[in-house]
Amino acid sequence: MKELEKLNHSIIEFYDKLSSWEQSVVKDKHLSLAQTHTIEVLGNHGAMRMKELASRLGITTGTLTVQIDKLVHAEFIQRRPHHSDRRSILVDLTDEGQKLYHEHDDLHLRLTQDITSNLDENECVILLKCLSKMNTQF
Amino acid sequence: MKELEKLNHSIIEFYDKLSSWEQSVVKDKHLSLAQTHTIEVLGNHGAMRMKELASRLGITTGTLTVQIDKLVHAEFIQRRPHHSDRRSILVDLTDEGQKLYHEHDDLHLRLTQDITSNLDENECVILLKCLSKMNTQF
DNA sequence: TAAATTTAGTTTGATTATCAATGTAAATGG
DNA sequence: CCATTTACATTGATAATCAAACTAAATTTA
Repeated sequence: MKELEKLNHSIIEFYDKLSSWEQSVVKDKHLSLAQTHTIEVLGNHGAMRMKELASRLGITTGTLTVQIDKLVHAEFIQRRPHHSDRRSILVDLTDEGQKLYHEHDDLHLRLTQDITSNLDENECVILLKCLSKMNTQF
Repeated sequence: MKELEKLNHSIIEFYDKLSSWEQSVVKDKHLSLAQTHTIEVLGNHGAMRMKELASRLGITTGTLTVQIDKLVHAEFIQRRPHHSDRRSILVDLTDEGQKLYHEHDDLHLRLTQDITSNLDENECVILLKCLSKMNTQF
């Protein structure tokens, strides 16, 4: 098999396993996968407009509106006016939302620690470099 | 520890971008993301029982039954009896389903080619090794 | 500047996905 | 055998999602 194909299927397998992991982590929490993902994106990128958030999540703004309504009601998210565009709304994490984000991010960190435990120093460095390059190339 | 956090967030970013890519690829096709994923799993792992497939997809067998009904009707999937357990059903791709799988897999391959275009020979080798190790460690 | 157009977000109504619970048939284990 | 478990299907209810229509603000055009 060609090297590129191996790489391709390793990436797909990695993605699938990460996806399953995320699903199992979210289970037994009272938030859905979509809601967790919303909090994750806001935690990673900071406050953003509805339009951009919907685009990042791959859903319509209509769907996002009702989802944000629930997260606002649960006090994990707050709506703030946009500084220069009164049509826009900035969606941001509350302190409670930040806390939730960090809890979730810690789980991710622990997972990363686990799955990279068999990599040596050099491999870790190269892996990070590869991921960075790939992320910019997307 | 700082390095581990960078790695963690690169992985998360990579996952997110792959997720968005998959979503955009599926858009404009008449199959849903979930259906595409089902075909992807079957293409990668071959025929399997409903129970195992549902588990891999992270859904209940009830949900899977109706999804498979549609894919059978669309002639991408066929149900076959299990050789030794008459309660079980083997779900498998039809020739048409295989074709669809390969089309989708080609898109993945092209993406992999694109995002790894800035990696040198050595980085590719190490990356593959890292992914393999991480996949077994999951 | 005034009107027309575009843009951002919300609301609405309908569709689809999903689950938990139940049902059915086959396998397994006293 | 009979009871229990397992695999899948079915059902009824709930939640997620979308497209389309709507409101208000920004931008463009004439």
